[in-house]
Amino acid sequence: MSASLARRARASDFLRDIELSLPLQLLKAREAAMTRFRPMLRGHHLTEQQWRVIRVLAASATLDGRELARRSFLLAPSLTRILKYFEMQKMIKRSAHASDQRRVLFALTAKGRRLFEQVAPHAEALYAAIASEFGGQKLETLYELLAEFSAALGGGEGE
Amino acid sequence: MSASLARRARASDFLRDIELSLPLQLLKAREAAMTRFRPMLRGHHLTEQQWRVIRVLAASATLDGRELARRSFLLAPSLTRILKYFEMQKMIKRSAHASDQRRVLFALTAKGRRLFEQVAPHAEALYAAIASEFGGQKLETLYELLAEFSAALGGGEGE
DNA sequence: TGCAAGCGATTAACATGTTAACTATACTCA
DNA sequence: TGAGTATAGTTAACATGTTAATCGCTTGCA
Repeated sequence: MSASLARRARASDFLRDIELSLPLQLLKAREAAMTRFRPMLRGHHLTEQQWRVIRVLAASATLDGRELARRSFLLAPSLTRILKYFEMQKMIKRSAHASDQRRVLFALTAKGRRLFEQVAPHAEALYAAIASEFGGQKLETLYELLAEFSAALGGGEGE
Repeated sequence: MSASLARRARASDFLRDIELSLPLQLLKAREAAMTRFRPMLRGHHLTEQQWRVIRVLAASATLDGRELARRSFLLAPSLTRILKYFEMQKMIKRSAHASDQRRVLFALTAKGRRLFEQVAPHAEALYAAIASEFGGQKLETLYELLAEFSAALGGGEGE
């Protein structure tokens, strides 16, 4: 009997963990936000990851693959596929690195920059709406906690 | 000249957005945590999502697909694939719903329960380590903010 | 009763996540 | 200088994410 009770108590603890598990809460919060962005991006035939690549390149002119992966927070294989697709769409062009033949440099084409300028205002508006609904102050606190958390666990190695 | 300056200023604003964008920060924090769990789970030949299914079933005995999807936060197609795999592995068994022929009920087999009991202590230890490193108080605050955020944006519909 | 609408589960198709292996280039130090 | 090591990028293989379509069952309602 007491063994059975102990097992039930343990199962209850695990249930609590499920509801509270941090990775799951982070996933839910992220999903709550992305639900707003995906329809807009889809209207421009973009996935969330593709949009991250466009944004990063729009802000930095020319980047090699390594920096592009770090700033867009994409793994190398995903980035390779996305860049291949965008090259086919003539949104991005690649060029050789002057001193290191291993590296490849990427930049937006004029067409790619136009895409960015079309989509950016919509993205900004959605961000503003979220900040307004959740509260700017709380959003700041959330940002800080998330940054601390990532730093404490050694999540974002670079920079 | 002034047009060029304006363009540079705008690019700088967008750069700030990239660094601060909430979905990206949530992704980074989640990745920081999952980096600790993945190697352990991989040692048991489990993915993160598969482990979520096992945990949910271990806590609830029998569930239909809809509830299982809601509690494990998986989309129906992913859940279908995972359940198919676990059935093949004899970790999960399915049965018919009494009054609704559309629904399918799922439960852990004895083998599946043994798997849960093998993995759970390791998962608990990793959670405890994270709480210890980041600080229990801050972790509580982070939980609350994330829950508020998901609620404010209407992320978690059910319950 | 019977049919239209809704729901649970699955399947399809394509994009990304994840790990491992591989190629080519660059570096290092004996 | 040259073998060993490290790095940038790609490819491969499998699992999941995402949307849309489908199929069978259920429910509401005329």
